[in-house]
Amino acid sequence: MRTRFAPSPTGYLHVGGLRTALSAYLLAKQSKGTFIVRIEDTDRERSVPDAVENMLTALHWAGIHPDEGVMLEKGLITQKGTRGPYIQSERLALYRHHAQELLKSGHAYVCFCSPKRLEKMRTEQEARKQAPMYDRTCIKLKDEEVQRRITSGEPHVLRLKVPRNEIIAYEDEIRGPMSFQGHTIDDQVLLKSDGFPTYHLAHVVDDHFMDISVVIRGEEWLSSTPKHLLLFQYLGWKPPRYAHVPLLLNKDRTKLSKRQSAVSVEEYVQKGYLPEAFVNFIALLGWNPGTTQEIFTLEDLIEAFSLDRMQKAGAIFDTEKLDWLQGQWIRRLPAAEFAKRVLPVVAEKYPPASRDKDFTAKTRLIQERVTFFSEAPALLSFFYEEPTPSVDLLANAKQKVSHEILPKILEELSNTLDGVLTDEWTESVLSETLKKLAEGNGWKIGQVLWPLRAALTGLPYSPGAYEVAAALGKDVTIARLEAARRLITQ
RNA sequence: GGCCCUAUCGUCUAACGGUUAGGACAUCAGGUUCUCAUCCUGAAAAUCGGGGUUCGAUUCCCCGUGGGGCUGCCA
Repeated sequence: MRTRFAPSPTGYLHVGGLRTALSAYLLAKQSKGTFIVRIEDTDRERSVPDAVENMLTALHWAGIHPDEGVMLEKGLITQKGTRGPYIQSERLALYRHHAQELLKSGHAYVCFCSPKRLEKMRTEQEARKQAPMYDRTCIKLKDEEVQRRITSGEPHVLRLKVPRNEIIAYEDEIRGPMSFQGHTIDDQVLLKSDGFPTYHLAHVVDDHFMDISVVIRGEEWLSSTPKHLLLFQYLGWKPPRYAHVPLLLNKDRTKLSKRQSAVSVEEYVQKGYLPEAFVNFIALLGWNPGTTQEIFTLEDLIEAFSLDRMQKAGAIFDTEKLDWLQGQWIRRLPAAEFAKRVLPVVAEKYPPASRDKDFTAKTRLIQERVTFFSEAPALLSFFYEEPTPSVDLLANAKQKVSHEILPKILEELSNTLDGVLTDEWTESVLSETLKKLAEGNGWKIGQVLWPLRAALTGLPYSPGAYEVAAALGKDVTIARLEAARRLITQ
């Protein structure tokens, strides 16, 4: 199977775009087929520099790698494959050739109507409560007149001649049987006066020559599909299958917009979402496996995805579940991988972290306490700078550590831990030792552990006391306990 | 206005004629834990309305209603 993602380079990769790209990618991979990226830059005014690179970068981040077409190689935009070029502005001659064919076969006609006249026509039609449609003024023009006006340089377009009495029907891969009446379909412009094709002509030509098996695109294309089917028919080509995926919506159920939500994939990259979590989330929007599985790797998705389990109605892009997924994915990362990915973030605040041989042992302690890497530096602060606990932190009413017994607890803590051999300074030994200490003095374990943890971290919450003490080592632990004792006697 | 699509908890969704309408997120209430998280248990929460068809409709059909898309020499 050959599928494609064909964005217009008008900005950044939209989350909805990622969703259709993902569907196309999954389908291709599932069938051991080919996933193609094509750039549809037929609107010169809307094209934005860097857009192609940005989109490819975002796609790459998500783990969606094209097999053919436009892709990034060593950071450079390149094209690969035998059916190129894969950028529409480089295929103009091809579109013009087939436009001519359509003209010759009588399925298209030249139109000289100016934008101004068309605008006036539409206004009048609307005033009469009619559907705005081209009135076919130019369809009556004689060949000689058409030729004369073209040679004299008069601006013109090419329009599709839609049969008024036909019903155009097809079977959508997601929506099932679909049908449209010819007389409700406008005579679409195929070739603009600047010689560029419109989307309608260009994608039909490209999907044919690139041998695309299923076109997966947003629901906004549903009502122009009959025009595309007509084009395939008139050009004598077999049309691909079409699958129109439902749109993503704002909270108020309007079409997902920049005003109301973050819509570019880049924004989610910047917010620190894991590509695994984001792809997982996007995949579950409008699709479900039919089981209770919620966590999916890209591999899982390739295995499980199918168009017939796609939803027909639009889905609100509500990122609440994304945050949960993010937490799930953070916790699922192997400890070494987690350490590798947080390191840059932590090193930015604490440069020594990058030379820390025990970095993984430390990040292991915070892995299930963070949702975003950006939270890591604060949670690891006590490893890279002296903590500054206050008396009010060390004593804690809820833990039954009063200001009165605090000195005694700290003293016992210090003496007892000093007696633990450096060789035996492990979590389990510490746990055993401290339990004994608590029992011996008739204290609850929390009465011992709270002040210890507070003295070591200076934080109201952090990883557990045993773990922190073990990670910090004996000398630092004793030193910090002593510092705490000095603090409360001041 | 016309054409087309669509409709289950707040959200994402399951149930493809027969279920106490299921799961997940979020919410709330408990529990585990030295704190915070994690984790565990539980609760509350939905078939848009009206007609049909059928022994029986969330499910099929029709009509409304709501929402969405298209209606550009944009894609």
